Amino acid sequence: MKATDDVLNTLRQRGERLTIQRRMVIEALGSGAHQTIAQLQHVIEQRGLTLDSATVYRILEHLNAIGVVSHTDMGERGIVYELISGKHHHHLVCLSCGAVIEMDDSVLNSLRNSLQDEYAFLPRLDHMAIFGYCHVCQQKGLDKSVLGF
Amino acid sequence: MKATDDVLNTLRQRGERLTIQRRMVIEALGSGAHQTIAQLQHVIEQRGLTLDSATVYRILEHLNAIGVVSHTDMGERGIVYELISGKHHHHLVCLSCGAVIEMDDSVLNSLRNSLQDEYAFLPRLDHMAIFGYCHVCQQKGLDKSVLGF
DNA sequence: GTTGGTGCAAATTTTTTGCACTCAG
DNA sequence: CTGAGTGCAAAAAATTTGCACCAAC
Repeated sequence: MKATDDVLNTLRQRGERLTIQRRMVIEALGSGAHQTIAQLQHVIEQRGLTLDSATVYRILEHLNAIGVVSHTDMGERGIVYELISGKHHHHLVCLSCGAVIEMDDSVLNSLRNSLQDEYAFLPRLDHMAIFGYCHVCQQKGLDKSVLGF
Repeated sequence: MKATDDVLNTLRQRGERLTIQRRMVIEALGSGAHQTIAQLQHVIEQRGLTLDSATVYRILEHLNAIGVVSHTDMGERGIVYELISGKHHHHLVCLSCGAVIEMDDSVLNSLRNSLQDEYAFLPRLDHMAIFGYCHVCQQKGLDKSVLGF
């Protein structure tokens, strides 16, 4: 089942209304990875509909609150939203060149375990943006003082 | 050596000017952990000085860019700034009750290694806020659909 | 029908920018 | 001195809110 259908079902289960606006936001979210609010609005306009900003904010806040959408601060790129599907993936953001590298969820398993064991904390790690320096920029050795070389 | 002195030295090494404004922002940062811009301005006013918002933004952006201050989105609490000292510590933020739990840096060591080995990525993990559910809220079992119980 | 959700318009908050001026080095 | 850095004022951007109205169930 597609991630967008998952979300629609979740809303149905919760007895919430499936308005055109919500459907469009969810479809827009499904059309790409980690998009900003502006990008989502753009996608929606291309579909021939225009939603008020307030509506988009309200819908995204709500979807985030019920746990079906992640909300991640990607630094330069701003805050991005993404459907939480079965397969989580995360983002490595290069502070030097801005590159965004996809990271597999499995990398976080040991972190999950540590947090459970040591802090009794249940993380929601659908949410991650990790900042640092990509391979290329490390080699360039740019800004050595920052890199700590 | 104190973290604030570290920062001042870094600026000196870089040949930058130690203005009263920069000194005050750095001192304010040193006066507490993870503070918002508004909180920093408040601290500075209590010290008898008033800085223009634009100045505070510029200083914090600059300190972050050169890697001596971290910039973390703590969700409800907004964006917080903190001096990067020798001992990093991180934040577990409860999505249900808003509690902020300090997390030791050592928990992230295996993550650091994985990112290096698998992605050749050098993370700057002075930056972390991990969202999830604290011990208490897990027990309350609030919002089971979100927790996935 | 009812009421949850939306549009609109306005307010608020947050952040950025241009430019003249000042003060740290 | 001289230019990096600041204050000011204004603009731009981002986000929130109240309320009348509409349409999903």
